[in-house]
Amino acid sequence: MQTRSSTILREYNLKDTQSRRFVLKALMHFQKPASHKDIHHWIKEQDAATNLVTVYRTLETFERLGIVHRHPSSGGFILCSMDGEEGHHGFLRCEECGKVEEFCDDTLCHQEDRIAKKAGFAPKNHISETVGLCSECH
Amino acid sequence: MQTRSSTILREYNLKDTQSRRFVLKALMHFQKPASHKDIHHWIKEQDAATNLVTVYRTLETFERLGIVHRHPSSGGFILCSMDGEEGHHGFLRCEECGKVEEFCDDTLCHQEDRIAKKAGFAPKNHISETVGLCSECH
DNA sequence: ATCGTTGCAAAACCTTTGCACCAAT
DNA sequence: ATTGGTGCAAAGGTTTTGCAACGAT
Repeated sequence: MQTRSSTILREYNLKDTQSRRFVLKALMHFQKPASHKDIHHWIKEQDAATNLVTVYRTLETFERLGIVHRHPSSGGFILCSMDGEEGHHGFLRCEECGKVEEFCDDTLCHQEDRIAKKAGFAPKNHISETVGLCSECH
Repeated sequence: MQTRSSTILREYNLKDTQSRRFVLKALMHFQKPASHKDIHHWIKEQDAATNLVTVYRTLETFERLGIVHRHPSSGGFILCSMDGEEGHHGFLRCEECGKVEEFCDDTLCHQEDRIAKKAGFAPKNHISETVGLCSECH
């Protein structure tokens, strides 16, 4: 059987191991920034065993390959939904329920480039976060 | 004598102690996100002595009162320049020399609000960071 | 004199590293 | 069979806590 996790691992030429599949499953499950501990704990709950150290190393690998992003303000990890895309990576976070959505917007990207250049910067990439209340919380 | 640091401390009804004045001076000196360690180290260099633990507690107090902000992606502290202001807080960071500039831009703010609303969010405030190379580093 | 602030030492916590073993290809 | 991944134990760092002494008001 070919799980979604396995597919992702193949795409990135990573060995398809149980630990890595579980880390990916955990990230799919949370759908919002999750810490090493969150992920490790969730895997335990699935009656699987993966060492915390392995979680660290796995996330390090995933981050380097761009499979996951670190959410700047919380430090947690999320599955990168818009893979491969350069440019602007934006997050919407609900301060009530903690939900985080990722978005991409070209206009925003260009505007930020414009601002950067005005200040003499050669921009490489952008991250932004908007905090507010999601549709379910207001 | 009334230093700028003392004035800030009075404003917030905090006791005007040497440690707190030094933490504020350090933040004014760095003008970019500084860690607990950075600040502690700088104070030592001024031939003053303030325990690292005190730096932790001082910054905790300052953050709670909104005197300082944590810079999302680095975790460092900066003196909050636009205090009280809602809206967009933007940072430009040079990945070569680490310099960080703060900026404000209405267009960007509105654009982000628009995106948030489209996703059903009621936006409250924004933080963004653009990483690149500053004028001196390219 | 009072109450909040600080330093010290230690505890608690988080993250990284080295090495031997194991698993995926 | 080979190469890379994992677990374990330990080291290294960072942050928090308790308590006694000190300092600002």
